Amino acid sequence: MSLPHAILTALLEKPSSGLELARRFDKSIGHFWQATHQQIYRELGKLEQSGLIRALPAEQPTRGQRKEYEVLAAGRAELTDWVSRSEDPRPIRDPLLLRLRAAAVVGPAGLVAELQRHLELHQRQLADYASIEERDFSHDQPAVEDRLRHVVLRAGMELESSWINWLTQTLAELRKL
Amino acid sequence: MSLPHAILTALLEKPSSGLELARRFDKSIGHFWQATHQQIYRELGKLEQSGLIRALPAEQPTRGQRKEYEVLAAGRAELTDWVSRSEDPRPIRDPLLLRLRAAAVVGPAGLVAELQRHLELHQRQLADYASIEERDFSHDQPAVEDRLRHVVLRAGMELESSWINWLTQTLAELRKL
DNA sequence: TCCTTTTCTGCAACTAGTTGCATAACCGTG
DNA sequence: CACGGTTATGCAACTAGTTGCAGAAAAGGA
Repeated sequence: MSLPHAILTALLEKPSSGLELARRFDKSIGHFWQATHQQIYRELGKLEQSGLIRALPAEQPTRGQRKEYEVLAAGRAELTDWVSRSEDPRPIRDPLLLRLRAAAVVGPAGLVAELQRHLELHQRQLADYASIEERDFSHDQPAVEDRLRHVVLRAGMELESSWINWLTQTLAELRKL
Repeated sequence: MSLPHAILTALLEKPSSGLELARRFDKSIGHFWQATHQQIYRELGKLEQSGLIRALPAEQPTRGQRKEYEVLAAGRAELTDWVSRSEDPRPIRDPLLLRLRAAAVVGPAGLVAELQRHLELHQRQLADYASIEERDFSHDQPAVEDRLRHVVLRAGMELESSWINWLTQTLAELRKL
């Protein structure tokens, strides 16, 4: 049940149309919650039906015509409530770990190259985050909103670092075999 | 497409019935890939149909009667191949980060308690992993299979540590506000 | 023996997320 | 102005995962 809340957040930051949202998801929110334009359009429909957002009035928009949405009071209330709700962390669900487990049974042939590739991808991701951090969060007196956005980015960097760490150790271990 | 491979792995370690698999998922594989008994039964059906596993012959099993499966040669081949296939890491998708992002817009009221709770859960999880490590992987001369299973566990520990790290920093930051 | 509980398999109906494609409007250029 | 690319919305059909429940068989008493 996170997608609707992601959309509410994005719309509060700035009222937008479906495609605009999809693009913003690709850039910022998408770093930790991805959604296709399809999901977004469907969810916008549901949110409008349940009265949490509304389409900004325009000349009766038809298919193919831009439609902007804004958050209503009920939507903001729902989001505020959600922020402090209790929800357990998602357990790990990672195919790469599964593959290592399988390798314990059928042999680790070909795994080194794949681990090496993952290592490079995670390094690149970390570098991306670092340059975002430099660009957006190197002010002296950040406002509360910016501090919060910053810690979210830090979480991404922390996780990428731990993958890099683990992959480096694991590659060393695998090369010994 | 990971569940069938998880099942093949588990069945290679030991031929089992559906419920037995479900229980083993809860214990070991489930630390990094969860599945309900429902998913497992359906997947067993599909794997049998496509000739990767077969039910061990018994007196024509009916509903409610235990059915054991074993992996066929084709299944082992598929798993071996999968181990070295190229598959990108899953991007992060985490509701807690989303909630912090929302908090930047509607205010962080009530978040500290929730972060505290998550911190405790991650600490507990890390402790669990540590005791599994102590129990299963403290031999002198581990075999290749055990080394591989060990690095998988290390990945879990690495990730939990980074959450603990981040949550500790973030709580300090939030308490300042 | 009969009854209850537990084990085990499975159907049905749901939510979430993905992929491919259709269709309309908008915009620039020859 | 027409036609070709881009912008924008959306339907349909799919896979993956979840939830609730039904029903058969086995096991364990009283």
